[in-house]
Amino acid sequence: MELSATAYVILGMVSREARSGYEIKVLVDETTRFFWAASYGQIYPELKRLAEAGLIEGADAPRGKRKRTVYAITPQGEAALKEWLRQPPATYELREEGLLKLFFAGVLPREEAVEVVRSMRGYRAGQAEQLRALEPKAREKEEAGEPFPLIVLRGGIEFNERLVEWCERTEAELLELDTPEPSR
Amino acid sequence: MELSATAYVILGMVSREARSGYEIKVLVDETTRFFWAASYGQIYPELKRLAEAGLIEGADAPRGKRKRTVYAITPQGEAALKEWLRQPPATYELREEGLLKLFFAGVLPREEAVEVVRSMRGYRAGQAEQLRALEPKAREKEEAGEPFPLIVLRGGIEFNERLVEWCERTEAELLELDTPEPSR
DNA sequence: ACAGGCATGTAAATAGTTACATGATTCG
DNA sequence: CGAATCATGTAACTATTTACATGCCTGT
Repeated sequence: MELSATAYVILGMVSREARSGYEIKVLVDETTRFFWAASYGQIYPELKRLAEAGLIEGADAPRGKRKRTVYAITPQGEAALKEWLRQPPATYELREEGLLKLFFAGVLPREEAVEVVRSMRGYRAGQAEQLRALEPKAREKEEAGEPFPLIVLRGGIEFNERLVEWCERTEAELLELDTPEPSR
Repeated sequence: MELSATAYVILGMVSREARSGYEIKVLVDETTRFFWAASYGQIYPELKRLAEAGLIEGADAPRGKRKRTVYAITPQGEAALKEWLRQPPATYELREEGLLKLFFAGVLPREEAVEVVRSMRGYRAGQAEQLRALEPKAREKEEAGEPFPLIVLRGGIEFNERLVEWCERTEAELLELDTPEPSR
């Protein structure tokens, strides 16, 4: 049975403790989101499919009077997760509209091309900040014996910081294109 | 009229000279692919839509006896492209299965977690190499007065090289987790 | 003669987002 | 009381990939 990578996100998210669809969504937004997002429109139907396939198991777990279903991984689910983890990763996709605009920025006046890079820089700086705000939680997990979330998060922070740097250099480069060093 | 970012890829690709769908696909694969891909299934239908909307114009341009249609941008198309370029970029997506696997690698024995990072490193090293192979073409364009493709390409090379570095550091870090410095 | 590249296209499937609907509970 | 958060879900839409079909032309 073929599962999508998003199915494995869910499998991974319930592999340590049982969680509700809502909790999975919140967790995804706090952790994997910057390199693998998932929406309710994927999560809830996928939970049903995984339960039908016997890879997870739902159980009623109301909070007070509020209905709630949490899903736990089954032994088959854990086997499937591990098998997937052992396969070499296949998906590597980047969609960066800023780079796309920059690529075509030759049709714009120079000042507007610089503006594209500035937008990218602003976004990446904000992103780095948001990720840094998540560090304390990840550090707690690390102290509890789960080192990977923190490793990945730090990778994300670094990635964004490097991009900010690159944007700064590129901005400078673009400005120099207009006012070349006087060659004496 | 709302256009997808992929529509603008096409608009940009025909903005300097008239090109066929096939040529656009080849060009995309050689240039924007690493941050914005496009398949035939998108390109050909989109060419029709753009032509109907009057943003590009098709013309027969057979090569020998082989039929061929090239599309050129119209003034309205150029206006639409420029307007889009002036909007701040909105799409920033990364889907990296390797990071996803690493995030969940706590359920694997340590050696297999390292393997995930090694796969990522291998992929990124190969990617950097492929992009470096495209540099000569981009440099030609630069010499012809189009500096942006080279700027973007160099960004891509750098991005991949940094990731390779990060993978190396992370591999070392993971190995140390198992054999901690003897604290004396 | 055949392989490989040029060239155009479509159908089907999969993936993913967005927006909406519904209702309970908690906190200020 | 009202806002925010918890909680579950679906419908409609958009995007995108994959695989296939077709056929010409060029070089070996």
